[in-house]
Amino acid sequence: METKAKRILIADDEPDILEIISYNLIKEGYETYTAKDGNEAIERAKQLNPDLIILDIMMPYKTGLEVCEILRSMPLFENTLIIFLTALSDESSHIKGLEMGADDYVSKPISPKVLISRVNALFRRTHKETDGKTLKIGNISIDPIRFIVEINGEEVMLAKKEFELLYLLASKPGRVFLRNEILSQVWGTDVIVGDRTIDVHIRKIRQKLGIDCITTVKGVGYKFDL
Amino acid sequence: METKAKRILIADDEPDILEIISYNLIKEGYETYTAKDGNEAIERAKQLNPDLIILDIMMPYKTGLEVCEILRSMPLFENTLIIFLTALSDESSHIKGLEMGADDYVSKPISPKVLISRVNALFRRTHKETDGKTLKIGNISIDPIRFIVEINGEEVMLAKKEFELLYLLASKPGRVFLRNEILSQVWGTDVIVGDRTIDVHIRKIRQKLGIDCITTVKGVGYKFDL
DNA sequence: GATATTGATAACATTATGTTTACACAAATT
DNA sequence: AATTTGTGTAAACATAATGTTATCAATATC
Repeated sequence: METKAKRILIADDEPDILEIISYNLIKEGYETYTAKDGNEAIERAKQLNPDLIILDIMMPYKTGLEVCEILRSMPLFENTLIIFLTALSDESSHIKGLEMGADDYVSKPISPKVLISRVNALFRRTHKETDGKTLKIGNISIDPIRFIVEINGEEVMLAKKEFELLYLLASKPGRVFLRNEILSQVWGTDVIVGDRTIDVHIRKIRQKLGIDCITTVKGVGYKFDL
Repeated sequence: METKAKRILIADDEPDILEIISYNLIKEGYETYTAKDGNEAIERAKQLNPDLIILDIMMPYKTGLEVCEILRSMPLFENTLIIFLTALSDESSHIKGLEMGADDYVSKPISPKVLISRVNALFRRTHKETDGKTLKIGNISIDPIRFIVEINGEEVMLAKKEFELLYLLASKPGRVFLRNEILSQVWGTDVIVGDRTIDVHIRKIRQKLGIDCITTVKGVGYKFDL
């Protein structure tokens, strides 16, 4: 299911809270790091580039709001998820937090269960692939919503990687995709696979589709063409 | 739980308000869309056919009242819910708004809590009409009012979760639902369940229905298909 | 023709899903 | 209140599908 452990940075000045949160998140399979004040939070965020930052509002040196503002101004953290820990009553900083680009907030006193489910929900939300449109080239249609390729009305099911690969190539018909491009788009930048892997998938696609729509450009890459 | 997310269009010229309202409604499980003036509101309403439209009264190009009047004159929006955002003092436009066919109004400054409870209340009120359409696909009918699935006239009883899951998949036949989507739509965002739970329910549905109408798309999700 | 690159195939590894059982819990029944 | 029944979830394991690698043959390019 999981591709790789998400990294979570937790910033709070109370060691007990850090420990409880950290313990529970680790139990959920996350990787956690901690900071005990605003300055340390910024410093560690830069080092770690975490997927999610949990910020207490009331912290020494810099408040969570200030930390958030600073981080959000850096391109690196533009899309990093941020959750605030707020005192129950404090409605105003809650609104400020959202304006500042927080993704969620959790009221103190903290229930580990609630926090965890919020964290999971956030990751779920961002994972939601905003599927693309149905591609139609000639007599082929590639529909990422139904996950089906149709050739002259005949349905063909491809496996996930095969589909992703075909979808990429077909997204710009005629254009050659370098093997590197294919790797980073379909496999992601942090996955290492051997040279022959792409070929094998290409072969399976050709085989399943039955028609010749992928052209090899030797020494360069592949392109979709009819 | 939820059968499908309601679509809400929010029209206001203040980006901050759009964001806060949107954020809170999303957190409630709604799907939100925004418009920043009267003209855009009409345009997007036509595109989206939302379940509810939240209209600020004071907007550029067309006021909320004008937008409401225009929309209400179209058959498509005869029954669409409309909520006005009004300045607290402005009693007169409030009355006009109700005359014009608004379903509710909320005074500024807006408290997210209040707005959300009004929105929920409105949907509750209209719940039965909007929510429970009987789905009919081929020889299967899925009736959420009687909570019964019929296959060739033969009644099959499903448990609650099973029914909700089937109803979700069947609401968009052919479309693949990611496991994440299924989780948040059927279980809600605040619930943690194990990985195998969805499978187990799918299995029970398949077993009880006896026919093959749910297709697995490995690594992606499930879809309803005959 | 020599070299580099890709195609084909099968073996292998890895994942995702299917299946079953057990158990907690709530609702219904007695 | 006690019992039964049904539902939802977790855990453990089996299975099937997919993804990857290794190997060697085929092919283009120089």
